[in-house]
Amino acid sequence: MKIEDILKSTVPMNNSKKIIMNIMYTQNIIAESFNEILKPFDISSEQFNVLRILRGQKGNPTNMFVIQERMLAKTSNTTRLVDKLLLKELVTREVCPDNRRKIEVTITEKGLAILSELEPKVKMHEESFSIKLTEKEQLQLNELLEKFRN
Amino acid sequence: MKIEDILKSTVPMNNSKKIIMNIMYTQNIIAESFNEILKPFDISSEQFNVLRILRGQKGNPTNMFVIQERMLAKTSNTTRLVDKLLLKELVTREVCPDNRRKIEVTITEKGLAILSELEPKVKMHEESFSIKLTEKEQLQLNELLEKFRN
DNA sequence: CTTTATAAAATGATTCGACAACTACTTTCA
DNA sequence: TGAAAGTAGTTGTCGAATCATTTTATAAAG
Repeated sequence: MKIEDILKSTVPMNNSKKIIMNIMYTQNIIAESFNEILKPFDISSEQFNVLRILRGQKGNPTNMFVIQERMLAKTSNTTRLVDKLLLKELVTREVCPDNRRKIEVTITEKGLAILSELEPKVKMHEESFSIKLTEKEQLQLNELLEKFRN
Repeated sequence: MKIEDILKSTVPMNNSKKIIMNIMYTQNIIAESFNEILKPFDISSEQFNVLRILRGQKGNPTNMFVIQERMLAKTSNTTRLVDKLLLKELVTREVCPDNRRKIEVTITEKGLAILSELEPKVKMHEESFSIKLTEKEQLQLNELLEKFRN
């Protein structure tokens, strides 16, 4: 369905606006279906994102700043996301002995287990979209988005 | 900058994940810069969206359901957005005489004035992104996004 | 008619994003 | 060595999204 029909726009949109709307709307669709996957696991997509980052650190404790800079939403509130994960025992939090301003966050076994269980579902989710494009189109879309943004 | 570098990913991403991340991140960039434009006008992008929809109705009163179905985020809470706009006197709200369950929302002169003032800025914002693409690439990007989504 | 079902919108609770103000700790360097 | 500047993280406030529940109004059924 075309973006103009989805938004039932009463006036025609030019390409510039159409692209913006298409990106905003598509992001919404992706996020919504991803949340459906996460719902049974009782974590939000942002919490999932933090867990994913922690696992990427290969078990090394990770401080808040590093988590922050790897997140999609650069201004999201890492402290409170980690709070939530702590309550669910998916991460641990300790003051860094070398620099007491820093906080070391580590993913727990329980956290890793959730990620493992989610992994195939996440993969399927990602591929359920990209399967509609050929390999070439996938590359093209990535390139166009990067060019558009920069 | 490539999405993998932005997220400082420790593991290489496949195309499927890259597209998802690219869309999520690009949406974020667009939204952030758009908020900068709106900030001096003291309205949020969602409130702006509601005003834009109301103007599209050519001054006809519009009920909540119609606003809802034209919004990007289909599950956003229209009641409370309209509340905020009411406080700023950018819209009026009245019970529909034909069906008292329905609420008729209309944009005010003040609301229209804000939209007029914003219009050129919004246009510039939209074009500041799309200018990086050729006409052909713009069409392509829209097509790929629609194909990806559907 | 009165009960029941459905529809439209409002409300409450929780989570997150954005942003500013604040606290605690470390570094610098006079 | 000790005050100033800088760094890491926390907390408070507000707007919005999400979801469930509730309220009010209309329509349908018996």
